Amino acid sequence: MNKKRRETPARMSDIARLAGVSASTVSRALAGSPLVAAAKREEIRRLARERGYVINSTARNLRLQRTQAISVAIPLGHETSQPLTDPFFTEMLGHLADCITQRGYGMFLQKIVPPMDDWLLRLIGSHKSDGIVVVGQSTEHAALEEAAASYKPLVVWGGHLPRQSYCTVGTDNVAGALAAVEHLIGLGRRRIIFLGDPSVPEIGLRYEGYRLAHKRADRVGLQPHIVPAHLTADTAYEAMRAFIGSAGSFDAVFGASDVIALSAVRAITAAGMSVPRDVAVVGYDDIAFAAHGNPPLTTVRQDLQRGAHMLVDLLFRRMGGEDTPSATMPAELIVRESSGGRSDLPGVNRP
Amino acid sequence: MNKKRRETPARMSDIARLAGVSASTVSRALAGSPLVAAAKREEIRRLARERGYVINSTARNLRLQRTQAISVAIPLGHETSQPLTDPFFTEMLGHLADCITQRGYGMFLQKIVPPMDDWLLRLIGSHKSDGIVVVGQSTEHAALEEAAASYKPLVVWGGHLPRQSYCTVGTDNVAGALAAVEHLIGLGRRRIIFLGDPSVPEIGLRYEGYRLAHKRADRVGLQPHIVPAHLTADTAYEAMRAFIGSAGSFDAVFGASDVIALSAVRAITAAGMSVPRDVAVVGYDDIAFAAHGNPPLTTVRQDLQRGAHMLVDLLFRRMGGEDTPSATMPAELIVRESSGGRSDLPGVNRP
DNA sequence: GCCCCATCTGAGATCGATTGCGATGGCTAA
DNA sequence: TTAGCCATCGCAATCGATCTCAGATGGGGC
Repeated sequence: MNKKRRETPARMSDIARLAGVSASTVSRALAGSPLVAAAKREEIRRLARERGYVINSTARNLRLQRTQAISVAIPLGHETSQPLTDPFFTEMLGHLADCITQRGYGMFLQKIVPPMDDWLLRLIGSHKSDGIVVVGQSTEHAALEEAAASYKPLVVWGGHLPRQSYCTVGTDNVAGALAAVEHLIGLGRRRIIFLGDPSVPEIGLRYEGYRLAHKRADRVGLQPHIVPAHLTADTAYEAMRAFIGSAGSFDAVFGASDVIALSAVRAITAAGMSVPRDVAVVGYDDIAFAAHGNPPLTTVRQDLQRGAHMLVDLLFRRMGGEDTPSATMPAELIVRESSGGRSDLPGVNRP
Repeated sequence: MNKKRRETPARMSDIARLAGVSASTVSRALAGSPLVAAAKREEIRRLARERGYVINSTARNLRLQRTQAISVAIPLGHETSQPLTDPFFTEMLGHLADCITQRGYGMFLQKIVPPMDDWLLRLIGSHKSDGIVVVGQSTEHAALEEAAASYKPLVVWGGHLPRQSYCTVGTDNVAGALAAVEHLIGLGRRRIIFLGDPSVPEIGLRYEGYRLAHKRADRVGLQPHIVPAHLTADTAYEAMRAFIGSAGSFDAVFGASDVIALSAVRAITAAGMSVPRDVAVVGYDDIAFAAHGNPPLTTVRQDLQRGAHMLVDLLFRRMGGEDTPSATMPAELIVRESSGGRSDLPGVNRP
């Protein structure tokens, strides 16, 4: 192997010189254009392959006014800590990477942390990508609304709010939470804590489902109570611990996410109580973790693989000029041991 | 708010016309160059901000011959299935995203699936990024060697092989595996299965540690045995199930990764045996899962956060022209219940 | 009043690939 | 022989920002 490697990366004009043609012809040959004679086309392609020539995608993108890449942005406005380690996000990321790669696009990952002054408009304006997937609304509903007014190829994973103009994909948060809380009520639980921060749209909708369940099962002794908690494991644990310490009485916890619910389980166990005997716990997401926890977590399943597919499908249709509506997927209650319920008849089985 | 938005995105020359100056001046003003008068500079910046102008990064990158982006490539040559959902990868990805974002760079995610004909040289040649992080060597040792010969800004997470010319970061796989297997031997286990595919460099090194432990504890009745298994949960489960079915006798399993080990636990439990009573299981990675499994998994911890930091640090030094050596981090045995060992004295405590 | 220098600004080349349009050459048909 | 046509190919403009170099402007010193 004695290929001579150039120090400076080869350009198309270099290949052209070697082949004794112009850059135009090389460009056409590599693109498989019928405008260049078949024999010459193969000759040029062979030469390019031998020399290890690869088209410079920056130049190509500038000329073609596209990037062949999708931005995936993760706003973390609600988080107090920086690292991107939430299993929900990483699972979603993996699925998105699959879908996007499969379509021959690159995936540009953007973590958005405070301060977040018009990050979205900047991202759009920079022309780094041909479309944007935002994972989670976080605190950015207003920014999304503003951007969506003039930028079409944008899809968002999250809750669907009334009078919202951007395109979302997500599960039916209200129905999912409703099922979860009715499940707890059906098991005889009377004082169910909502653990989470309803100012985040998705969580707000789950809180709505929580209240709806309480309203429907309007009995004496049913006392809704919210304990604010951010989405990270540590802050949720701390919030739960503090609440237990404040001598609040309760017999169930509905965590706004699995990470929150699992943290609650830890805090409850650490306080000497038992899950589900003393306190039943239900989460939301069904991250891979949930099934393997101790005890396995009852939760509301969001099919992230399907969600990622829908997001990417809608995005590409939008990139093609179509104007797609939002999509809501059904949320499914998965009953496991942490709620103490039987797994076959969610929400209906009374002891 | 009645900003008039242009349909076609603003260019620098548009701002220039509005400000009554040339594009050169706008460029300098936005770059904060002292060459342009302070008053005019601020005027131009204000105008640009009002109009929501953002520099087109494709054009800028072409001119500056850089991309302000890092490629993160994940070769999945050893995988039979496509999806990128392995917790090890997603955890690593999250940490890499943190480090890279923090330096003001974008992260370009590349999933590499078979057929993988010179993907690395193509990636390098395309000039999509200023540097490349490859997560896991998979089956691509040769490709990495070839590329590293002429391309410097490349770092690899994985095992450090003898006479290897590319720069790796990873834990001491041999020592880690050695500690894990000596731990099992110390607990009285005599027939320890190695579950994994040693043709992947990292796994090969772990197998080496496995054999070394057997050699050191050279007693009658110690029988090493390898059961090939790929890195996915399903294939590992299947391999373990098949082995159990073939009536092989064993009292311990060393899984080449946590995903493999957890699958082994599932297979063993499904076959009516108990972990750790009948079979002790140890994994490798200490993914977040491991601690919360049932039973919690004894494993060899790799500090991925630190690993990601080192990868990115070395990469940037290489991008700066430095020629950095590989780095090996210590691997730490974390004793939990799946091996039935006590957690304080790893590898020494005999019953 | 003149010249020089410091300070600022703009024209134009450049990064590397794509593509409309015109040019070239060979060949057929009148 | 010449017009006409088709198959190929190259010139040059273009995408949008950056930066060199040269030119413009104005103020101050003599």
